[in-house]
Formats: sequence, structure tokens, C-alpha cells
Amino acid sequence: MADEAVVQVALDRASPVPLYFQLAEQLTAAITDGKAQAGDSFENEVAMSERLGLSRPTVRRAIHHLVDQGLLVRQRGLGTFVASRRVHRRASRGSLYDDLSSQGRKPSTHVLEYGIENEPKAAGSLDLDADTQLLAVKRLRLADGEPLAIMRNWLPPRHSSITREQLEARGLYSLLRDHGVGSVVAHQSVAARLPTVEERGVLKISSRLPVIAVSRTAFEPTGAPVEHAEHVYRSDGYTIDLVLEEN
Amino acid sequence: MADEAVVQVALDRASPVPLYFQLAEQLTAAITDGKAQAGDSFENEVAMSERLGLSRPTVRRAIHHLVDQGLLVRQRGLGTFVASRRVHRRASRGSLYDDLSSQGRKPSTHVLEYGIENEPKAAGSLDLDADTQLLAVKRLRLADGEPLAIMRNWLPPRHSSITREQLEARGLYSLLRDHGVGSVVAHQSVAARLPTVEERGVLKISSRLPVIAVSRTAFEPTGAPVEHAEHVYRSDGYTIDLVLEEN
DNA sequence: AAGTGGTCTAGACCACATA
DNA sequence: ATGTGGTCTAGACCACTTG
Repeated sequence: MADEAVVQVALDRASPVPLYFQLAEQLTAAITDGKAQAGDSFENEVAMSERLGLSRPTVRRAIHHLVDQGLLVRQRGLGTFVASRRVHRRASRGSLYDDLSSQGRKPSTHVLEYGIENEPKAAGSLDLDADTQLLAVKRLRLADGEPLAIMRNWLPPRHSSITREQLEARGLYSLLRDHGVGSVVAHQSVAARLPTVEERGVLKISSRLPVIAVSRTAFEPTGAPVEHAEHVYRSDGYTIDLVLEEN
Repeated sequence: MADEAVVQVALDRASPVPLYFQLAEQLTAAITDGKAQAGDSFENEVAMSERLGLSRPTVRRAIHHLVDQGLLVRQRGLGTFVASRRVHRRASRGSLYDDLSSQGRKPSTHVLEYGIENEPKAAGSLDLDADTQLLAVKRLRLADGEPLAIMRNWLPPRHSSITREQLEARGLYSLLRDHGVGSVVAHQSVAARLPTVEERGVLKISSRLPVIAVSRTAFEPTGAPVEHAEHVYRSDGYTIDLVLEEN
């Protein structure tokens, strides 16, 4: 069934979480849990606001939250519908997270080098003085014990307290989150080339297998630098998947 | 100067263009034109709404439009500020537009093949019946007369009226826009490999120069299929640049 | 004509950062 | 204490789609 989805919602007006956000989360859950199927029509916002005892703008804001993520599609005069699964976008992850648990292989990380250094090029990318001391990290990424990528990162002084042990145990962005880094905007450049001699040795590949070279610089929305990365991936069995959006 | 930016705005209440959008456009222009510099504080929304004779929610909506694009940063208790140029995001273009005018080289396109065909794999990617007849196009992309990419695209019947001549003259997405395609959500996968014999011939490269293989499927927000693409780029001097966002 | 989403108003109160 | 943005309300009118 499920021709017209009416989602059960429980709101807590005492909670510090905004009402529109509580509503948005529960609507999102209804869709991702499959309680509302793609193509189903959604309860209109006037009815929903009356049913939940919320004002129309508040309900509207929650619904728009889902529209922005591609979970709902609205058409004037027609109504609100659950979008096809293909257009869900929930941000462009995949390249910022250096994990590939999605591939079903067991990932691990080995820190090859760790220290404070002065790298003018990285500092420049981060818009810092050329002589700024940065935390430089070189990691080897493995999947099921097999080398997959060499990851070099440079972090500004603000995040230099990240330890070698933390990096062995957790992903970089997870650690940065603990340092108060909420969201980032990253400029990323992807190229292909043949591996250097050193890369061939570390990644255990032949000189005929190309590598994917990713260069990335990330900033907080305020413009504060977060990290500069130079990553090199084996190209066999590895692809970079993205969800793009064009308006 | 320009410590506190107060933008001159002219609103037309008779226009069918919404007030919040008129305001957003003029605020955007002030920033991109450099009238408001990065780091400048922005007029607060209460003052702006009084100055312009708009309600606060309307002004708020316009400002949020710019925040979503990364042009402004807001901090509770502090104010609204013009963001550093590095975090401007205005959509993740770069890979959907098959031009590289940005590199300063003169681009051109040559249509190698054009016709209606049945390609089950492409049809499947577009979520159409395997026997659907698609418009199949194979183009060669050149920069200053030098081969740069082989681009194969498959389009659903709805867009099959695009002609060979139109493809020689304009970009695919520009043509699709005329077909009523406003915004799209695309899933894109990027890989690296060595070229096939055919690719070596067409792109005029050696067997030791890797190519970047991009596979993309695009849908409208409603779920209607737009195109499936298989593009192969020379890797020398070509990179895929992206602006990512992580929340 | 009826029903939908889109825009807009005029207020209210709260949370947070700074002085 | 002040000023900022964040949330929320209760309405109004308009634009679009379908029967």
C-alpha cells in the first residue's frame, strides 16, 4: 500500500533540539526505513501542521530540509512525493572519508611518518605563512592487509595535537570532529599517472599499473584551514564515487 | 574601507521574481563584484529589513541563500560576514560541463558517431527497459586542435530529438536545458587505467600514458533519466577539479 | 472549483558572544 | 546589558495543476 504516507511523529517541546529538526529527522527516518516508498505522495503541509500542532512555516522548514537532500520532490499544484532512491544526495561523501568499508574489505591504517615540519607548498595551499610549522603525516592504507593507498596530510598548528596513536586507531576526519571541525569545504583535484619508484615499492604494484593522485585542501566555512592532503591510490579495483548536483 | 557592508538594493514589487530572490541576487552581485570584501561584516538582518521595507523572514531567506552557497558565514551573537573566496561553492560543476575553457585553450567538439541504438547496459543504468531505443553519441573533444577526450553518451527517447549539428555547436547540458532539464543529480565514478588500442589511436597517446575513465548517470530530481555517459580523458595535463562539502 | 505548494507579513521569545 | 542570529507563530494572498 502506502499510497499516501502519513508519518507518525513524536515531538518533544522541552528538548533543545528545534521542532523543525525533530520533525525532519523523523520524516527522514520514515523514508530511509522504507515506511514511505519512492513515488508515494506525502501528506500536504497544511494537514501535517494541523495534525502535529505546529505552524505551517515550521512544517515547511522540515520538509524543505528533505527536499534539499533529495528525499522529497515538490511540485506546485500537485503535492509532495517521495523521490526515487537515485536522487538522494546527502552530501558528497566518499572522498573525504578515507575508509572503504563499503567494499566489504577490512580496512586498516599504518602510520609511516609523523612529525612537525615546514612544508612551504602545503602551508601555501592552506593560506598560511610559508614558514608555518605543520603536523605532517604519512599513512599507508590497507584493505584486508593489502596496500591500497599512500596518504600524506599536513595539518595547521591548531590541530597539531593529534597523536600518532589516534591516527592508527581512527580516521582523520573523525579526529578533526573532536577538534571542533563541524563542516568543511574542500577543493579536490583528481589526476592519473604512472607510479614513482617509491610508490611501486610501497603499494607493491608494477610500473604499468596507473595510480590515482588526489590533491585536496579543506577549509572550514569561516575560512580557517583544516588540512592539505596528497593521496595516491592503486587504480585496480579502486574508483572514486561521487554524487554531483547541478542547478 | 568596507568594514561594514551596506549594499544598495532596488526592489521591484511588481515583478514576478520573488522579493527574497531579487534581494539574494543583488547581495550576491555585491560580493562577486568585490563591493563587499572577504571578512567584511554584513549589515544585520533586522537593520536590513527596516531599511528595505521587507519583513525579517524575507530578508533572512535571501541571506540564507548566500550562506548555502558559501558566500556568507553567520555566527550567532557575532554577526554575518563575507566568506573567504576559498569556500564559495556554487554547485559542484567542472565535471558535468564538458568544456575546459578554464585552461585557456580553445575547445572544440567533433561528433564521431550519432544514431539510435539499443544498449542494454546504458538503458539499465538509466532505469529503462533493456530494449529501449536510445540516442547514442560518440564525440571527440579537442583543445587547440589536440585530442583530449572521447565522450560517449546515451540519451532517453525524451531527448532523442537533439541533432548532430546541435552537438557540434554546443555543449550537451546546454542543449538539455532547452529540453526543460533544469537541475540534475548525477552519480559519477572515476577510475584510472591504461588506454585500449582504439583509445590510443583516437587520442594519439602512447600505451604508457594512463587515461581517466569517468562513468556518469544523471537524473532529474523527479527521477526522470537524463543521460548516461562514459568518458575517457588523456591524463597528461588534465585533472578533474571538484568542490566538495562535508557536513 | 478545489487543492496544492510558494511567498510574505508582523510580531514574539530564546540562545549565544562580547563588552 | 546589549546586539546578534535562531526559532516559532498565525495568519494572508498568490500561482499552479487537475477535474
